[in-house]
Amino acid sequence: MTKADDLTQALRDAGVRITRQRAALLTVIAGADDHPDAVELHRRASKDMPSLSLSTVYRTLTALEDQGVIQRHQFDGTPSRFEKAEDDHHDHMIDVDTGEVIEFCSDRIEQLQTELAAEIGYEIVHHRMELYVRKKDA
Amino acid sequence: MTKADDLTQALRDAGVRITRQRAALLTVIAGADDHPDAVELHRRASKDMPSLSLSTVYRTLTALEDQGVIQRHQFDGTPSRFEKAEDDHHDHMIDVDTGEVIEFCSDRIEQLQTELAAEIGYEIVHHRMELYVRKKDA
DNA sequence: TATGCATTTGCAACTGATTTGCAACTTGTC
DNA sequence: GACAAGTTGCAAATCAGTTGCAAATGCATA
Repeated sequence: MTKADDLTQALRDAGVRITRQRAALLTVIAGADDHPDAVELHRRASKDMPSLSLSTVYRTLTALEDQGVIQRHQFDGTPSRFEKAEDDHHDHMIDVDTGEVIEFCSDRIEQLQTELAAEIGYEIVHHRMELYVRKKDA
Repeated sequence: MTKADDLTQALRDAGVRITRQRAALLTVIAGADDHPDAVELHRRASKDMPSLSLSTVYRTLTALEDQGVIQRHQFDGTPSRFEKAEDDHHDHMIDVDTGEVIEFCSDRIEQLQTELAAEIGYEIVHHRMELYVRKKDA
């Protein structure tokens, strides 16, 4: 069973109709190991589904995001980029010189964030943390 | 000497012309202790400068940002918000229901971030941390 | 305190990303 | 297979911000 099948099943279980266009998009997303934006996903999925419209891509991406199947990343100024939701949450360090992205996660920081919010009566819905870093001189 | 005067002088020193519209905008920014977006700033500054156009606000905000006089924050899904550049660093919690922005700072988290980066041979140039929060049921 | 011209302005039209109204068309169910 | 409800493609709308242009203005200099 492929990754796309997993996603398809998860959606069907959630009562989301699997149309041909959604199936095509799911296949593309499941097979992507980068972070394409809506236009790029449309371009890729169009190979299998030439009539697929960009608005359907947007609508489907929103639906998939609502289902927690994919994640939307909004990096500064650029269009939203998507990736399939991983089980593990992670944040990003961005090497300002090379542009390289390093994933990391700190339970301790997450805990502190939760505490800070709780202190003033809030709970965290989601968060975004980006560290812009530079390689230290050896 | 007011805060606005400080800003005005800093800009003049940097060779930026102080027009009446820029002066009006600077006064508003200097007097704001929240995080208004361009439209809101335009609304406020329009009281003193009814003819002020929104495009001038956008152009001026870009100029002020280039001069390091103000900071632009791009929170998820909302228009850019601005605040005068403070000496002290802080992060933001955004109430997802009201859009309210709460400033906070955690030395402990900053320290952990620095350690995490250092562990893999990096130093932090700058970072961004946003907590999207919701008021807890009392 | 007047002069000149580069900068800045207001307007309107434009952009890029995303959303929406609507009639036609599928999907999943019975 | 038939039907109701969910989805689609298209075009037009929206939203945030940018830009071209001619007229207006700041400010360095005389």
